[in-house]
Amino acid sequence: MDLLSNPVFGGITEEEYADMCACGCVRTAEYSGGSYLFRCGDKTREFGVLLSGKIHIESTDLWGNRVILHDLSAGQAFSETYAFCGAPMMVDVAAVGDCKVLYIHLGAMLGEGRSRGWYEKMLYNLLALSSAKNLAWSGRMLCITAKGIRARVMTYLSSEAVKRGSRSFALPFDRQQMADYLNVERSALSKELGRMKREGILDFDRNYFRLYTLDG
Amino acid sequence: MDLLSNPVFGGITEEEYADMCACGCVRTAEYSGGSYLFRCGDKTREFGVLLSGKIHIESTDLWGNRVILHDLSAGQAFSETYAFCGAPMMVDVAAVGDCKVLYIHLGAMLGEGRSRGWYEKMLYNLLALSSAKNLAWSGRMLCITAKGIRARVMTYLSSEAVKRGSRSFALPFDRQQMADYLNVERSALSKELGRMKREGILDFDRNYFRLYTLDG
DNA sequence: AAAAGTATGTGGTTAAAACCACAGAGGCGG
DNA sequence: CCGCCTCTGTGGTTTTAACCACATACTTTT
Repeated sequence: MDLLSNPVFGGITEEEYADMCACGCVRTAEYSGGSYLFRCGDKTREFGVLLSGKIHIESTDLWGNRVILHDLSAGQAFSETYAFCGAPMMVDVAAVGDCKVLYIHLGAMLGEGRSRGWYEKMLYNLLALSSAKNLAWSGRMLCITAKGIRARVMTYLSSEAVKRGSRSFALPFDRQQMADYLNVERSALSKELGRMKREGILDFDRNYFRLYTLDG
Repeated sequence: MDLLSNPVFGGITEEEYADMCACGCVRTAEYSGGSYLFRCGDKTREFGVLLSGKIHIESTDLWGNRVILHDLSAGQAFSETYAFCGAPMMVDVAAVGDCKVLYIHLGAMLGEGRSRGWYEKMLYNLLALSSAKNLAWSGRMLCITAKGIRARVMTYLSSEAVKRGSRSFALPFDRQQMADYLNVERSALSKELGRMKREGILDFDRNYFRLYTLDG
């Protein structure tokens, strides 16, 4: 079982791993090339460890622009941040070729309701903190790495739409804050938003936005 | 003790907190305005919770350009990522006014050497994973949010210099990768590096760099 | 309701970076 | 050693976004 040499299982013995399996938090799954392990908007309490094959973490915004964010190979973990934060995924996870995955269910693993010592709770809390930060950063990174103001705006608004499950919503930012978040200049952002409104891509009034996508 | 209402201590009882203190992992410290809690390059195993006052997380590159990254007020935690990763800090932590801080030592808290169940280890490992990712992202974010190619290069090279404790080093990237990391175009990066070399700010050959700073 | 202050949109100008094309340097295999 | 290929630097052009200035709309105060 060389799984235990994976960093995710560092320090865990075979007996412990058996205990772990016994508590029902582990399962495996197989996918064929081209299928999706997770889709943008999905929620999950499981994180995965890729046993074989290759997967892509990709972002496809509402207008269909796709970006490959990560290229994972056997042994690598994914979706742990989402599993921990319980937030809807901002990315797609796609099987590039056939692949096999080990899933670990956080709820079952952590034994929700089991009595715990303070140090465990601390670990849990720190992990929650760290994951939340991670999530926030990865979201912003996604926006900022897009090139061009329009692409950044689209990325940002798409992710907001996913988060809220709606294509119309109020942003928590005024223009200046939004510009800062996207790392662009305020007036340039206003201009681009104006252009996009004229082109019928979206509509807005102050910080209230409505997105018009391909399918309406 | 309203400290226990802080997310960091979520779910922890007063008895447990007392246990925690008893194991010697908790201390408090006070700072006067203008002093530094941590300096860039420091390593620590403690993370802090700000009890009162205000602190800034700031980045000052080797050429003296300072950016305020975060403005923290009472109740907020800081340096937990560095404490967990054991990596040298990429930022300065400065007391804006007088402030009081609670420090928690990770090594003592996690009771290094104490026997643990597998779920704890898993938590630990996940936290390590998450923290490492966090660290990597925050470093890249730091570079990318700098405006202008030169500022990004300086930020990046400064952080590498800190990581390695030297002003000359080989980068793990070729030009294209470096450009991708900094989110700029390759040839534009080459041009800027050329200019910086001509100005005597740095020298390089391929991926080997040497930084010339104010003090030599 | 008038006034002052702040936020937002817009036009024009300037600076910067992306883009394109290519030349030289370095590495590798035949 | 030669040819092939990749990586790197550089010049020139085009596109883009920052920057500046200001008009308008909305908010809040008095």
